[in-house]
Amino acid sequence: MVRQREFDKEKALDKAMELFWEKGYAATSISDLTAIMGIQRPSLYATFGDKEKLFEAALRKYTNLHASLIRTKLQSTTSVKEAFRNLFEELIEEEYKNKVSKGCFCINTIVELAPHDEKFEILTREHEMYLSVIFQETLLKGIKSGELESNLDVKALAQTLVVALIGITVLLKSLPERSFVDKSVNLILSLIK
Amino acid sequence: MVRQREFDKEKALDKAMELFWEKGYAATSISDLTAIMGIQRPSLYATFGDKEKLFEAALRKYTNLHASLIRTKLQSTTSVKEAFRNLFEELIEEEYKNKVSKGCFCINTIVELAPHDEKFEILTREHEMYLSVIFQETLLKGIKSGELESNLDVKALAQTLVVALIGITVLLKSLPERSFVDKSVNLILSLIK
DNA sequence: CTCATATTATACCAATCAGTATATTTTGAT
DNA sequence: ATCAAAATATACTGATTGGTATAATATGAG
Repeated sequence: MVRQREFDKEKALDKAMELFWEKGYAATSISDLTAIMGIQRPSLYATFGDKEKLFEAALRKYTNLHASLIRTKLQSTTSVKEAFRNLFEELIEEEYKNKVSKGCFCINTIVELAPHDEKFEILTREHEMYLSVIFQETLLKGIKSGELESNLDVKALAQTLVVALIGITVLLKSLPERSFVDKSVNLILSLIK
Repeated sequence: MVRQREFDKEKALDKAMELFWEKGYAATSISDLTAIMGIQRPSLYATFGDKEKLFEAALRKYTNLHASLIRTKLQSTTSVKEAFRNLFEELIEEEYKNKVSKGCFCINTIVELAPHDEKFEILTREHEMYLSVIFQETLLKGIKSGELESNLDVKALAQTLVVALIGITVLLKSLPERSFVDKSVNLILSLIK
């Protein structure tokens, strides 16, 4: 069966992801999307359904990539403390380097859509919960290796690190002084004992 | 000089604030605004300039009200620890009570507009910095009264509490389990020694 | 080669967007 | 009473929105 698609579906979805990530749902038009995806309007609708379905596909792709990225970063060092420090510091470094700080696509969606659309409320919540599970596993590894104290409340600490990550990510978008975020990261990391 | 305005400018601005707060800048139309403000379209433009100016006026009103509210809450108890606990717990209570959680208008604006508009980057950053100053003053009061340890790093702690407040406020919009936020609030508050 | 099918490109749709022109009405000062 | 100034209500603007109809093109199966 017949004529094949001339564009790469995943590459087009990547482009859509980047744009939704940067501009949000409402501020991104179909014309913006087709321009950056390099496809015609009917191709977008035939391939991805409609604007909301495309957004959902882009967000799902993002959360998968993001979870893998976080997991990889946390496994890159034997020291768990060091791993978390690197995670936060690289996040900060990235945001100050880029011209326009896109932040986290999932967090942006929590703020813009979660309160008005149950589908995105669930999707974004589950991603944050998943991150806290990754954090828990990492902390447990640190306890087993003897690096961390065995009486740590792993669950509470992991959830607090998620809250802190969200707080830092959002605050970075307003470009606060570097020392502001550095100081709070230091204090938060001091909870990992 | 002549015919007087038939509507209350401040009440109309309040209504605009509520709507922008709930739906954000892009998703709120002028028609939505005139409907809820109870005024005609030309009255809106004559009184507030244009959509962006109205948004800015609404946000400025919000940040003023919000700062006063936070200051009042923190002064309501003699115990500083208790005051911060109440602040976080009332925030959580409010968000679970309301049907649609609007979160914090300033945080919503950081996410939606700060990266694309320097005016809002500055305005929102200054509000968050101001909150951290209020927190610092409160912590200093606690040290003076003998409630808190005198060797506390007040600045770092205040900034961390701002980060935590942002993180909690955002996460609440995805309606996580109550225990998730409760656990992290407990751990964060444990930093106030 | 032929035909069914899917993709493409162009052009279009009604609805809504932010913002305004116009004309009417209200008001206080003279 | 008259007139200038400001607020009102209605109706409109051109541009843009999300989404499609149509027709041309490409492709594998028979």
